[in-house]
Amino acid sequence: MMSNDKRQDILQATLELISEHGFHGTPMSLIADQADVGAGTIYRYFENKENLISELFRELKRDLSRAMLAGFDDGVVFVEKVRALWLNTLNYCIQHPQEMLFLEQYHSSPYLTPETEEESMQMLAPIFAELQTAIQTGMVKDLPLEIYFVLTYNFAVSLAKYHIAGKIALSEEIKAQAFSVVWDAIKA
Amino acid sequence: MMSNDKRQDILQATLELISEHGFHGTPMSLIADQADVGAGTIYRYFENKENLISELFRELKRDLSRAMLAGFDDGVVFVEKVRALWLNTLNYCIQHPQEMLFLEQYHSSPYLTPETEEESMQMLAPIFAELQTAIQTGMVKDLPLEIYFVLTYNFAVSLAKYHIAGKIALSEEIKAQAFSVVWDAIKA
Amino acid sequence: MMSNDKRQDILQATLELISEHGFHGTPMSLIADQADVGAGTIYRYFENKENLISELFRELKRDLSRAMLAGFDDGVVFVEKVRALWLNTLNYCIQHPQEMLFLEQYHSSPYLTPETEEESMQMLAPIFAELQTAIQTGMVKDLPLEIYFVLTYNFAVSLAKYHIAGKIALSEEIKAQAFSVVWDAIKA
Amino acid sequence: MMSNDKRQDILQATLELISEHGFHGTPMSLIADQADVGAGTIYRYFENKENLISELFRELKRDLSRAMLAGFDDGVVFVEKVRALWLNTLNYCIQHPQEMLFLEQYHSSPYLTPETEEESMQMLAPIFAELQTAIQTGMVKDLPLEIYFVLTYNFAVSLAKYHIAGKIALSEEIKAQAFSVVWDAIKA
DNA sequence: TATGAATGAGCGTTCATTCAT
DNA sequence: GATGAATGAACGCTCATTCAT
Repeated sequence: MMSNDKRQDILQATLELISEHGFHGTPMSLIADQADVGAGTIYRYFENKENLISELFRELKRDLSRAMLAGFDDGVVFVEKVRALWLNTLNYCIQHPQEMLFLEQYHSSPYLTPETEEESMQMLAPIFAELQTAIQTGMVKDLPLEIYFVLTYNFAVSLAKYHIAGKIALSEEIKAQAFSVVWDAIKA
Repeated sequence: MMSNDKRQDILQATLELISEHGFHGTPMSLIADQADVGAGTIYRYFENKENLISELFRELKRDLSRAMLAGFDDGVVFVEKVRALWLNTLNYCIQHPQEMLFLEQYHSSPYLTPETEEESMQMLAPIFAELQTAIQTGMVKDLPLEIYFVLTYNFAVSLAKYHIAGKIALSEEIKAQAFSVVWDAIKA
Repeated sequence: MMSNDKRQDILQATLELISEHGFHGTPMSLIADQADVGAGTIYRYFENKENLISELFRELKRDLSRAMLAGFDDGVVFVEKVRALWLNTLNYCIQHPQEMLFLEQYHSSPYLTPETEEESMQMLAPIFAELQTAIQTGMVKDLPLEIYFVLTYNFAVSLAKYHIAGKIALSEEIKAQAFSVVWDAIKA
Repeated sequence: MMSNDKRQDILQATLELISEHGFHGTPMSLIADQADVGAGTIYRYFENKENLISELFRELKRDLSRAMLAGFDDGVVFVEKVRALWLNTLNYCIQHPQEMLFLEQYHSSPYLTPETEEESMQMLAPIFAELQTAIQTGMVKDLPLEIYFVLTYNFAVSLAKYHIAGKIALSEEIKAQAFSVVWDAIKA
């Protein structure tokens, strides 16, 4: 049976190298070295470089989605759900800078296909469902869902980037302030 | 006399190809073809590929900054200034999709140096100055400037992306709605 | 296990081509063809073209030094040692014209660094030691060692060149005569 | 009428650059810069790069030959003629290091054709004629002329190289000693 | 199953040469 | 005559991928 250890080693090495040096600054041979694996071995687990990268994207997107949704279903009032969601996102990015940098790079690259994007959006379906309800009950403004997405996801990611780059220090207090900005933006 | 025609042709070709195929999907030879120029000619105008790309970035960033700031100084009330700024940004992105895609790609690539980023921020200095005043006079929340930047620039760019991808249709009405979201977010 | 076959094939091809066409008349692609090896394979064995060439220089210089010193330590009278040394040098050059042409080309090229030159001189240390003694015992003239070097090494190489070019025929008799010239030059 | 000034400027620039950086480290564009001449202008005076270089070789070889032969015909005893010849050669090389380095480089490169070599030998015909006489009158050994050439020309050049490289200091005394070596070598 | 030596297409770049001005 | 912008063939080199072991 094919162990998943090597597969994971390869994905991990890919993440580390690409988040630092970019897709094209990261040759397969270096990934193999870093994963402590033969160069040919990568091709037993992944079709080619593009496939390896898109697999990694999918895994990370799934991790991120899970982190975002943590505690989302524990029945609470809507604003608290949104707060949890938003802080989950922000904290995941802060705590996983390599993952975030990789995801961002992938997002603004020609690698991203509409299918892959669609797929990653599906994972957040529960959020959109809840949001629809909130719109209908008049709790939040009646806006296209994408606008909500940008206001929460992209805003959190961007803040995390500035934090990691050392340009702003995201204390818990500032995080709370930042969330109140988000809520002011979307509340009805 | 050295005409700037070829230089502009090369920059234009670079923009078109990279916005579609990415930095590394765009060989110099293809740029030369598209610009209708010999391969070696590029090197009379640009030191190397990296320099060509960063030169293009600078030019586009300058164009974008100008577009953003159009009408900014025509003394009006603060909210109108912000509205103009935000709509300028959004409209520039919608009307210049290639430019926007290129800029976004460059931003999340290892090409971007702190110096280049700093330089492009300098062009927006008038905005930040005005913003400081608005914070001090209590018109808007007291937040780190980066947060404002993300809420306006990144938000506009992201909306434009969705628009271009055909996922939302940014009518003037939706644009206005979207701006009211921005304003709700930042107003005191 | 990494066989040395390909490495040797590459060095041999390099020798053949460069001795005939010079460093710059010999593209890496041609070396690869001649060695029956892929173009990229060369770079598994040598860092780059310069390194390949200097590696070849070192190997040939070592071969030459060994050939020169053959029988040098078989205790004989000094004049016989010098004769053996000189004829060894001459015969090596005659029998290895490609090697000699390559070495000569390298010597008068900007490739040669002081370090490499020093290193190749070290291999001939036994000769210089013996020579010092001969000077001190008054067997030969008291001259800078470089003069001895030129009178023997360079003289032999130059004769070999004329021989190979077909301008003089170095019979054993002529060789003997030529050596007597050398000896007359240096003897006290 | 085509002035010779530019032609000389080009040759001079070529000499300076090639003696330092070698044939292939010296692009035509650099020669043009150094000569303060347009790149295309070179081609009004020389067919191509190879032709430029071989023209330079010819000119320098002629200069050297003249220098070598200075005072050769002022009837003196044979040994004095040889001494003058040899010291002329040595001094020319010491005083014209760039010229010497260029000539040496050319000599051991694939540029040198048998015709060019033959031609440069012709300039030294007076020496060979005199030498023939000296051999017949028993003043010097009966050796192939090439051997004489190597013993004088190559020996002088090599000494000059060591001198220029700072490895030996050729005082007038050492020069005299060195010549006595030469004479011992060839005298009958 | 795992390897890594070997491959060669394709890259960025240089530079001898041309030719419109 | 003189120029230098333009050219494109040819270079050195990289790296995703294959395949014999």
